[in-house]
Amino acid sequence: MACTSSFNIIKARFTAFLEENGHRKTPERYAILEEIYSTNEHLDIDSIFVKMENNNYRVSRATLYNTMELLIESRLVRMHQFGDKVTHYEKSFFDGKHDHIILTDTGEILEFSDPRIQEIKETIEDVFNMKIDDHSLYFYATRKKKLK
Amino acid sequence: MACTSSFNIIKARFTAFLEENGHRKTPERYAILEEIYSTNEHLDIDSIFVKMENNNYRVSRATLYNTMELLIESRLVRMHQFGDKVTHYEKSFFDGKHDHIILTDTGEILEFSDPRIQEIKETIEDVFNMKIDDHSLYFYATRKKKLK
DNA sequence: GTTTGTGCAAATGCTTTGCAATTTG
DNA sequence: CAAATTGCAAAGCATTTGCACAAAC
Repeated sequence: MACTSSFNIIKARFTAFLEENGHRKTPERYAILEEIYSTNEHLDIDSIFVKMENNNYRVSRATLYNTMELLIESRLVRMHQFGDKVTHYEKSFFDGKHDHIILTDTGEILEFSDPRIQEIKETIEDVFNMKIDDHSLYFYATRKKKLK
Repeated sequence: MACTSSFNIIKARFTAFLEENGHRKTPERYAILEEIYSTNEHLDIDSIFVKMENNNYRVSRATLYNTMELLIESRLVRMHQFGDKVTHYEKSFFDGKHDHIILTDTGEILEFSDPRIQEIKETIEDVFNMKIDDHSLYFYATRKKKLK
């Protein structure tokens, strides 16, 4: 990994989560966590499977799915449905909270962050008297053509 | 239908869309459109299938999926992935644009509308030089307990 | 009459599940 | 050593596809 020391913080968080919830600390779980944190991409299960295989780490798809559940519960990973049928996963620390723009013609995915979302969230919490744990915002867009 | 005259506007829009794009005006397509506009719920393919069957209208699931594509393209219907695996559809006229709050403990879905989303959208369009055609925003929340 | 759409049934592909073997605590 | 986890293969299930028949234009 590029930045080993900061990954240790993540590992420690995961360990804490596993212990608090009575889950076992298996090597597979840490290997999967590490794989997801080694990239900024939005990976699907199959990409993770292949990447790990290329690193000579065999893990079953079943374990991948199971571990994803834990990673999401522990908030170390976020889950996305960009429109194709597969589920994508991305690390959710060191990246700040961000949302996504999906370019509908090319399939490209851009990221952005806007503080007004937080404001909307607070308004909703007040008006509806609820606690918002998470949100997802996607914009579907196309690039404007440059004028000649 | 409760409000026949306003549904005629929708039907006319759909007709225009079909004609402009060289698609045929089949009774199945109008029947499906009508079914979706007869409720405020977020329906999945199977619910639509069953509801139509109860109305003694037989239509195949294949046709439902095909027609959904047209309805979404014509912007008469919007599509949602609330987190369970099925796709949900809802009419997109007479309801105004709105977004959704998903209560993660009960599965309930609430609707809201906030003008700041429009503002964020305009900022993004400027900053990234793109045209945003659509968005989807979901908040994942739980109700606050009442204090005794 | 051509071409497009429909319905059926089979195929697809992501995800889940059951279970024996293994590993963790 | 008891209980949780893994891996494998089979099962599930929403959606898609291929093709013969029917309907629109």
